[in-house]
Amino acid sequence: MTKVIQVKPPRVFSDLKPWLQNHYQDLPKRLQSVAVFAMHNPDVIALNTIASISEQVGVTPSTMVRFAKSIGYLGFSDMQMVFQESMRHVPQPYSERLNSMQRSADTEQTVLSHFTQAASESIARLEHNVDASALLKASEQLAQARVVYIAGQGRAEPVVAYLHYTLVKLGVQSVVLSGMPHSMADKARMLKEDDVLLAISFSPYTANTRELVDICLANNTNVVALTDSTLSPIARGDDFHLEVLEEEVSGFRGLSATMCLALCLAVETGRVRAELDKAVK
Amino acid sequence: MTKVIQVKPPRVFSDLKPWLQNHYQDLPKRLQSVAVFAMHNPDVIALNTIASISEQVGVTPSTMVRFAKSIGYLGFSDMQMVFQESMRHVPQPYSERLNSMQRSADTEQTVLSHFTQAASESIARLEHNVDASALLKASEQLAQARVVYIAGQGRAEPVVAYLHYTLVKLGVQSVVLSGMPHSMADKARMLKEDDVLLAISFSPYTANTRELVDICLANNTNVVALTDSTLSPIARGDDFHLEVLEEEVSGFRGLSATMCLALCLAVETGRVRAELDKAVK
DNA sequence: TTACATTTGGAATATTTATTTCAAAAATAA
DNA sequence: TTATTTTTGAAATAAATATTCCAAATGTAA
Repeated sequence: MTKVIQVKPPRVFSDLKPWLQNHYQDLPKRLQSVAVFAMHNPDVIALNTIASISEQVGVTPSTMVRFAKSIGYLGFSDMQMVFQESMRHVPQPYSERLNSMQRSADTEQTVLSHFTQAASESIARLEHNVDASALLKASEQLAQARVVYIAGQGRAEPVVAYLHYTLVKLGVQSVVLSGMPHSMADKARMLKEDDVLLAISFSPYTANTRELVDICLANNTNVVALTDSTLSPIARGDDFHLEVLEEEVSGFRGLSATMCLALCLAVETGRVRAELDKAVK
Repeated sequence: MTKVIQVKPPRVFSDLKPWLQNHYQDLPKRLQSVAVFAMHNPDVIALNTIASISEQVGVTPSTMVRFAKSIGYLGFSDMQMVFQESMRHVPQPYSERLNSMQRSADTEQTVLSHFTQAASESIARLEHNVDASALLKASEQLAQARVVYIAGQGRAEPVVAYLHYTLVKLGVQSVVLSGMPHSMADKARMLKEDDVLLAISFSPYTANTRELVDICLANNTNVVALTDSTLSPIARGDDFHLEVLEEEVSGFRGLSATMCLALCLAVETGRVRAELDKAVK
């Protein structure tokens, strides 16, 4: 029993965090699990019983007590107080979030808060504006595709990467077109009748993506577009397009709302695909 | 014993508040005291024991139990849960997550709203939790670098792409390491003394990125890490790391908050760089 | 006033919850 | 490999916490 004996355990949560960072590597496996869980879910530690927490972490109650003691606390209850204290006055009861948002508008803001606020607004607008049936139709198109080809450049590239990653994880075959060193015409030729082009493009619209969409539409290949404006050159009457507009902060546009929509689109596609598969059987 | 028997007590705090307003007049004197106290100090009700609370209110423990029962709860503990739920950062208790997801599966609008809500939560938490000085230090590191090398795989790849895109636009020379078909050791060799590695990694942490960080730290190359936990293997005492945690929706984690932080980091880097350039002149 | 109902506090009880103990398992060193 | 230390889980124990019960106090209607 050569425990990591700490004479003076961190009495406030903000001190506990760095303490765990420094000692994490030296902790036994189970104690590491607890540490990770505690840092990710401080509210659970604060509000639940040792039995309920240990079950969520996947360890025994004894381990929870050991964890607390290894830091230097008298026991689990002693440590729990620190977690409870950390959430005493901090949390805004959900309804008051908006108020605090507006209140903070006049006071001086950090750079980060500018961006978080812009992101929140963009997401709120996305939720409000998005056409549910358009989302469903787009998902259906993608779900029916043999292969989904994804294209997008510049600021859209992270979105392409994310959609590719998520779709593949969901078992939807997809290929990133942007990275390939072919001409647009060559790329378009890769798309067969039952494939779908998923094009992402934001202002200023790159000619490449636009060209690709044009060729595909001319070939009667289905196109699903994700863009920042229905007036965008890649959004047309005869395709399926989704719109998301990011709030601008001193010339910079984020991708928070866009990523949210992208995830939603991918998950919906996965769900529709799963339904189709079931129907076939 | 003609108690105010309520068959269906308010299950959420926001419903309890108006309930008490309506029934306040009909309550006995002591129960009124409890009601006033509870509305003014919900956090105390949520976090303390019945003995401690009743002492603060100036009543006996029995009165607390009676109060809870008069509203319709099974007992004090039952009522306490409602108060606890109101101060959780994560809105739903684990067990109810699946239900809510299945419920939402019928209408498309709510699928999106689940994701937007998760995104908003994540961004709110980011704003609240991020260490401003850590952000500044990380930006300074990146600003001083001759070249910023960016690494990250899987879910981190979109973040890599976005940081690369934004940094380049801001005039900060940066190179994406992930795409290169070199060994980690070879990649690490590319980094000179005055370069910085910007590593992005989320659970489950890929061995590659971790290895790269290890080599760089061994070579005394500065590392700035962006991760979902300060306990992640790529976060260490001797580097500069930023933390962002995305809320999960039925197994899917978005990137909304992460993208927000990435943009913020890039912009800050650009700003610091501009200041440095000015100082040189 | 008396008779009755309601409210309240205090103590006994039941229940829940944390802690300790100890033996088995796993890891480490020789 | 074996010996030794460390880590872990399960059960027993201790502590705490909530709840119930009952008698006293307070209020109310005749």
